[in-house]
Amino acid sequence: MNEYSFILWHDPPMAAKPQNTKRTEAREKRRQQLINATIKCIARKGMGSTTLGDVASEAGLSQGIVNLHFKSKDNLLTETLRFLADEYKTRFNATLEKSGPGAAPKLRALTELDLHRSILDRSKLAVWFAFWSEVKSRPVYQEICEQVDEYYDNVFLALCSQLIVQGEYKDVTASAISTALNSMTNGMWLSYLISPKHFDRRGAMQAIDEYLHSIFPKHFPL
Amino acid sequence: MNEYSFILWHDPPMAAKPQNTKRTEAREKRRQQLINATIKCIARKGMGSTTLGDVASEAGLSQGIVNLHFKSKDNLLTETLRFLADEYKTRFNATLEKSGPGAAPKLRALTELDLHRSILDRSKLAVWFAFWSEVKSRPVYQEICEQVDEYYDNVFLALCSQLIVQGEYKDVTASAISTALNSMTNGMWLSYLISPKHFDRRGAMQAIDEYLHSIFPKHFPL
Amino acid sequence: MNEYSFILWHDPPMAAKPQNTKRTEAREKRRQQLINATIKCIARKGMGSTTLGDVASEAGLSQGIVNLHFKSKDNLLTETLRFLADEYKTRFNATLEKSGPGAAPKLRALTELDLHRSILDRSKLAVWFAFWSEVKSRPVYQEICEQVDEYYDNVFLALCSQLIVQGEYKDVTASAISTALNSMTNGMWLSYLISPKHFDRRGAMQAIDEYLHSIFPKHFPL
Amino acid sequence: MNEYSFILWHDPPMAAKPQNTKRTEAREKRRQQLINATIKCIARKGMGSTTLGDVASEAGLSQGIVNLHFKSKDNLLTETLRFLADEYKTRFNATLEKSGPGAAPKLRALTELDLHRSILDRSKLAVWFAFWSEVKSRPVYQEICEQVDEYYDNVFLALCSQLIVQGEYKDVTASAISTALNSMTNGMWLSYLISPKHFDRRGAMQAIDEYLHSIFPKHFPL
DNA sequence: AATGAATGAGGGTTCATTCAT
DNA sequence: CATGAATGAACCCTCATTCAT
Repeated sequence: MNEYSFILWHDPPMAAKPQNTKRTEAREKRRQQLINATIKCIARKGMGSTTLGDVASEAGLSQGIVNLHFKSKDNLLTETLRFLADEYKTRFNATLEKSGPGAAPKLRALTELDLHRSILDRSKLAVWFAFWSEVKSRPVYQEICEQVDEYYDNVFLALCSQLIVQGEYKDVTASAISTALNSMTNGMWLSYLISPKHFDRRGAMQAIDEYLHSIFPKHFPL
Repeated sequence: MNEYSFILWHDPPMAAKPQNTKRTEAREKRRQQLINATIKCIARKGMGSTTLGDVASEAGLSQGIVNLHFKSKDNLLTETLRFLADEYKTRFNATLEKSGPGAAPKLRALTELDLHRSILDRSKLAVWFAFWSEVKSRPVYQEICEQVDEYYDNVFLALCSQLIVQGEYKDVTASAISTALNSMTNGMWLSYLISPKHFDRRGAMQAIDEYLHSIFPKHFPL
Repeated sequence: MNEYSFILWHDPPMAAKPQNTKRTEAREKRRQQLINATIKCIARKGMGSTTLGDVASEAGLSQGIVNLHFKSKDNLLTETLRFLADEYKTRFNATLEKSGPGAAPKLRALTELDLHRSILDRSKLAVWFAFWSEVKSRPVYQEICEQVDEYYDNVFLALCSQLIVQGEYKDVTASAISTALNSMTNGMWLSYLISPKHFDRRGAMQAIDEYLHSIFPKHFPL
Repeated sequence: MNEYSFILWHDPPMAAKPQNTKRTEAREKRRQQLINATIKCIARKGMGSTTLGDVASEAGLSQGIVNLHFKSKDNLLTETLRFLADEYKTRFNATLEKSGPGAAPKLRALTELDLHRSILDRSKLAVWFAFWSEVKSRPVYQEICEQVDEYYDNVFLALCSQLIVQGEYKDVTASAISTALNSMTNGMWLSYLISPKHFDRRGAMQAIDEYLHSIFPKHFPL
């Protein structure tokens, strides 16, 4: 918990957890195993070409296993997206808490996170893009993605606002900057996905740093 | 043709064109009709759920029509991507030629293009994202997408370089800026795709303008 | 058409038939071919064990053929029942028209029909019983079966009423007699289905004749 | 035991009963519980759509339970049919014993039994019809059903013969009458199954009474 | 004895593709 | 060129059955 945690999602209080912890744990492990397999498959073959058979054999299990644990393919995909969103959210929050103190280091740490090897991972990006591409046709996907985006924006907005006040910056607006930063990192994901060879992680970070410097010169000196 | 056309693709010289122009025209019209139908279908249902039957009936034609004109579904998709790429390239070049004179107005016109209603179209974006998501699993897609990206980057790089020289800007690098700009617009597409309601076209343009101003204050005064 | 045709179903006037008669005919032929195959399969393997694969190969066609012509297995079954009902209705009406004149010969001809080899056919009976057994769980089946039953009852009721008036019979009621006759023939189908070896068609007919004689002695002398 | 018990089945002498009566009783209770669940399920969903899962959850037990107690689904179904047959046989014999004295009251009591609420029960009828429909494809079912039928016929034959002798009836044959009676009640089951709303239990009983009166006027006066 | 996770064969269904018309 | 009936492979999913707990 930190000074920005007021923005954090408040997950609904867990319903009374099922008792048989061992069984429940095993179930959860299987589900995670299958979600991981799903991610790998989508990354390797594309979403449309990923079959439940692929997922099952990637997980080293049998045909019917997915339907046993997720009821349907649709549900598996939704849960996979939900996992990705949660995972990102967790990393994001952890970074937010650990970095600092102060808005500037936090801002930089968060942008840096988006270019971190664990995020800038071509397999996961492929999966994200697959879900994004179906946001228009699947309301559930949209809802999940929108939530992540909104949360991201809100945190960035708060951080930028703070910097503007502190630095008495003129001619800049917090919303424009957070939009710019959010877009920039997202766009870099695309660049990396499309041409990983050509992509330059350091160059990307530099672009962001230059931008931050040009906007908030007092907080981000060269 | 203009001063930057040296960067343009040089399409391979056409193979000897088929003579019967009427026939060829009719064929071409059908193909285009089917590609348009494909785009609509992917936007509406997602790539994985788009069937040749959907495409055919969207086009008001019969079952077998796609295989007749495109041989296979794979080929249809590839051609659809190629069409999108060409279309974008054409708009891009037209904008590049018409705007100006001078690098600054060109730069701004190009970024503006990416937020133009005809580009920032949710249906088309959905299709683009669908293809991007399969870039990793389909080399053909990658090649096409990479080419567009590379071309875009090169033009921006040239324009930025020119501005830096002209304005004698310090502490900025052309490549970082063009990376930033490219990423920013791409990222905005994602924002728009995910939450069109929440997206603010004017705010986005403002973010870009503020960025351009902060980097190239002489060329982009407030 | 005859004096009882007022009871007959009046099928709704056909909607304007599709023009391409050849195509339509071919389609209709295929559908019939598949329905026949369905009946054979249900008779041979039971309804629950009949797969679309069975039906297709019984018809000498390919896997997907049933879904092509009937959309779903459910629909195939419903249409099969509808066919059986229509077929029975047609035979029933033809017998009603051809026999006579007079109510007594008609009555006998109709009961005889129910014991005719073409009706008392174990395969078809098995299918009928299969549908009957699902009447409770499938409203569509019930509706179709009920309609046949009701029509049958009405005709028998009319015929019996006429005989009672003509013969001035006392102590009998038309509805009880038609119920009895209808039940008797239906029950005989069951006997035949269960033990075809033990079943005696002539004995069955004799049982009916004795019944008719005992009720309507003037019309059905020994 | 009564004067007709010579016709009764003679069940094969029990194999040495398992000793641990408590265990055996518990087992038997479970089996019965599952058979009851099976009947409910078949009645509700049809035989083809009844799964072992349905049966288990109807019985409030776990997945694997049926295979534990019945080895296989096939076996469960066969045992269910056997139960129904035994149940009917028991009721039949009880009625036969309790009614009377004399053939006429017995005859009437037995026909009345077939229209009794406990027999004329739509759920059970649905199950019976389901088994009957598979008699042709499953020899075991046939054997069981045939045995019931045969037994029924034999008793009725004996009763009718006795009445004919007693009443010195002419122009009637015992076999024809018992066939007629058996068929009639069976047929009424069908009527009831198909259109329970339209079915008139009293009318049905009246039809039988009129028939008995017309055949055996001395024994069944109005 | 009872559970329920796991299996895997097989079902209904979809759909890219072919081809006679 | 265009159609749409037909194919058959492959998909998702169900479910009887097994088995470790």
